[in-house]
Amino acid sequence: MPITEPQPRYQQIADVLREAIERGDYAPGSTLEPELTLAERHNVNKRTVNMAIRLLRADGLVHVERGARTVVRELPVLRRDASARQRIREQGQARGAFQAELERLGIEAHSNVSVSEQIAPDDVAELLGIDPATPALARRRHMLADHTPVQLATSWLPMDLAAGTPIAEVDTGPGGIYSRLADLGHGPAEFTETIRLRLPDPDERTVLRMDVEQRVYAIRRTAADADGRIVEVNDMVLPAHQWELVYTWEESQLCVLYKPRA
Amino acid sequence: MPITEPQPRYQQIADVLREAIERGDYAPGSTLEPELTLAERHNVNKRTVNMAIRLLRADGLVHVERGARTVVRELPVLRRDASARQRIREQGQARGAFQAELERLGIEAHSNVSVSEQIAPDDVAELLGIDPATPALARRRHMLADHTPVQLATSWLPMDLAAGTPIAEVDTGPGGIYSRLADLGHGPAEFTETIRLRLPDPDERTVLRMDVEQRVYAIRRTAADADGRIVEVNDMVLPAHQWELVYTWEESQLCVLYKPRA
DNA sequence: TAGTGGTCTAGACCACTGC
DNA sequence: CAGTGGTCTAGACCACTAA
Repeated sequence: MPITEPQPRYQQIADVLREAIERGDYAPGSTLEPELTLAERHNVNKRTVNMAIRLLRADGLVHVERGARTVVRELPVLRRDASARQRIREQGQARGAFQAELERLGIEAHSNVSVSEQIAPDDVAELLGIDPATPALARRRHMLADHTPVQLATSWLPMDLAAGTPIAEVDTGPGGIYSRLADLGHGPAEFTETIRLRLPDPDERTVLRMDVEQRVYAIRRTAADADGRIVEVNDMVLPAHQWELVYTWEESQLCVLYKPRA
Repeated sequence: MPITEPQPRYQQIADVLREAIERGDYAPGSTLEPELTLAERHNVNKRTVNMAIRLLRADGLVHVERGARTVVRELPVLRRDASARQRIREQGQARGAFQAELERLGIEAHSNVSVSEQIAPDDVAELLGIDPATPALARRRHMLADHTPVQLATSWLPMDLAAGTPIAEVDTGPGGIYSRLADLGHGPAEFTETIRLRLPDPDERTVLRMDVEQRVYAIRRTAADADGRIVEVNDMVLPAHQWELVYTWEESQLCVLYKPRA
């Protein structure tokens, strides 16, 4: 009969620290004791404590700056609500969902946009139905919460739609690019988002200031117009430990299926 | 001017192994060389190789069985499509979305359901609007792909709806619990899913056979009827490295907002 | 029983921070 | 400059697998 084997020391120590942090024993923004101190307290080698803290870093619970101490996370977990309702509400107020979410938490939000014509990645070109060698419009956005970068997004649109319209400007006017696409008779009618968890690439890791153990949500949204043509591909990159994702939808279409049995 | 510093050895080795696996140099199901062999090849200590492989485990790229060798992942990444369209299609075929997805990949699917009356967690009781001390109906489901456990789900429903109906049986009849809720005049009209990434709890870690470094998607779905009453709370737990998540929705509601400017 | 991965130590050196 | 975390080695012992 297998007895429950004890966990390794470094996992036990990680659990102790995790609970202490979640209990509030370490205030957000404060530092842990030095690894050597923790090692003496638990009667283990410094290396073992280092392994424990490595687990906490994976969850974004702490953050280390080389040379300085290990700091307890300050930023709360952010919520991204992709639901139509949310977006209607926000657009009615002429501000982005991102701004609104951070206001809710009382955090300062910044974001900056840059627009350029670039060769799109092959898979994006294929989705947009354009020649892979022809430039497309790339709208890149960096989003900061309280001076911490928390999201990157690149929105790709075909030049034959975007050229000469406000879509190719930094300021797209009221309602954003979706309203401008509607102006052109290509208002989005269906969205699909695909979520994967992956390693950040080296650039992303630098910009988002992430650890080796941490992962990002790679969310790809495609927007199709009423004819089913994909008019936008938006690739978003979010540090996974910093976000929770929400989707809401109505199922009126299903009423026929859910009808009572005779 | 900061020069790009070289990565640590264990990260370099992890990258080499990751690329080799993704290139197919190691077939799915085959084993890596022993750590000691890899250590000699790269002129590092065995410990350093162990650190590298630890990074691969986090992504589910390899799997170790103590005493045996390190095995390359066999199971492909599974797709979970929560969209209405997907579910309509599947329900028309009287089989679950999970079965359909695995059929698509040519993998054998199993799942088993157990039904019981239990005290629900406080947050679930609150969502369902029931007394926290009163038992609710819990429908627990384990899903296996090719004998590997890949998902756990617990569906909570209030007893005043479920008692004495097929909802409280293992076999809920055609269309599943949503059709039975419709029979009762409480067909679901709106769904919300919230996705978080977290540590598996000890039970989940055992059942899902997960490593310390690995994380699960915790997806909570709430289903509300036409009156806005939440009639089901479904807590799903999926090893994050094993799944990609898809959401699709239509934006007909937004036409008014996207209308062309005069 | 031999091979393998998991964990741990003691000690070392580095790069970086902040005084 | 001292303090701190990051990495690495050499060596050890353990638990487990498979022959």
